[in-house]
Amino acid sequence: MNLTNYLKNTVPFPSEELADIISYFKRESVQKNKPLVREGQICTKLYFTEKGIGRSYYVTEAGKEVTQWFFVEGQFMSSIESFFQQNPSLYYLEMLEDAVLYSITRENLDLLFARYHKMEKLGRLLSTEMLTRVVNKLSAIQFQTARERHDYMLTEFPDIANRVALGHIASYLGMTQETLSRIRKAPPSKKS
Amino acid sequence: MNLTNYLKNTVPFPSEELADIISYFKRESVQKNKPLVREGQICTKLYFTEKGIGRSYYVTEAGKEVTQWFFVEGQFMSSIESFFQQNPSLYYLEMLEDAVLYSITRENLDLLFARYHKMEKLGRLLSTEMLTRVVNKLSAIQFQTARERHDYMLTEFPDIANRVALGHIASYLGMTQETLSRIRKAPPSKKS
DNA sequence: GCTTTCTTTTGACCTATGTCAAAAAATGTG
DNA sequence: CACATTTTTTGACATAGGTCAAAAGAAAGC
Repeated sequence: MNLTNYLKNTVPFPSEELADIISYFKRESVQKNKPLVREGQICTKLYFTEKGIGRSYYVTEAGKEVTQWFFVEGQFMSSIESFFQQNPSLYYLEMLEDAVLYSITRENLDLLFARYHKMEKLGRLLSTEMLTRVVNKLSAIQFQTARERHDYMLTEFPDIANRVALGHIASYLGMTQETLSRIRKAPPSKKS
Repeated sequence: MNLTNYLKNTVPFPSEELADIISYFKRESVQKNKPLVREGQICTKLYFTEKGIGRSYYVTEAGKEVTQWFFVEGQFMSSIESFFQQNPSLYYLEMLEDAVLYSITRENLDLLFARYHKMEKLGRLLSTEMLTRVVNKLSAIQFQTARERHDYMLTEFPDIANRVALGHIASYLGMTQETLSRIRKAPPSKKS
């Protein structure tokens, strides 16, 4: 999924608007495991993932990494709270594979929001979409067993299981890596 | 906090726009514990809470209620995913106290989004604000102990502890009511 | 193709929190 | 105010999933 098509499919921009908007994005090739944002920094950019898988994560006092979210191709990615509220980020942001991203700064994005009503709409649609995703994950985490959360993840991120280290997925699901390993091993459910 | 002030403080609407926008909202007095939305229904309205506390919750297969979110005075309230995606709601929505709400339908809201660029902006700001709230809760739930989650809640909803039944809060925090009761009882933390 | 490093699996044991049941306290109501 | 209903607390016990340690397997570097 490339950026132009993604934008077009989400909101029907006139082609001059679209061209102007795209011109504010910068293509970036980034290497895997190089942090795009570190904890404590203010996240200044919003990224669109053309190729690669990203994740946001934080590090506990005990020094363990906890994956907060995965971002796959065709999705916008950022340290959300930091980018929108301009607070120091609680999270690191990194790509887990060598990747191609398109980035835009907060200033330029605000400029586009002010310039085009349709851009503002795009922003609204993206936030509500992300919001419903996060709400779904919250439901899964809040009251389901480890096995159910694992099954939930297969629906939200079907192909991620093979592309990402088990430990990253486990912490994303709020369990230890040992537990996830055991779940994968065990019979898929009640059925013998 | 009333609706007019809330809107004004969030986005600087010209006064004619503001008047027009407000005219699409309908004041509703609602009794406590009467569902505004039931599971399976499509949620057609967005509510602004002028007075009262609301919650969204779902019912598990075992018949237990799990509180998803609380909505306090000065906040917009809805079965978010249902309202925005027009899917059948997974949640019930109800007020826990007799309440005064202002409601707007999805159609009228869309009309206002299309009519006023600033309204679209309001929508975007509200979603991102809600998004950061949900992300924060998710972090709290995902990897913290029952006691830490309880402490987190005191910051997000400081006064709710006294206004809402313990069982509702416990399920909101992803624990049983017995556990929450014990936490409240026990010494507040490591300090003797 | 061997060595080093990183990731996943396995095993033994432990603990925070859940479950179930019943008592106590609070709240509502004619 | 007495009775009914709902909410909160307490106790005894069970268990899902955590912790720690080590072995096995994969991947990366030379």
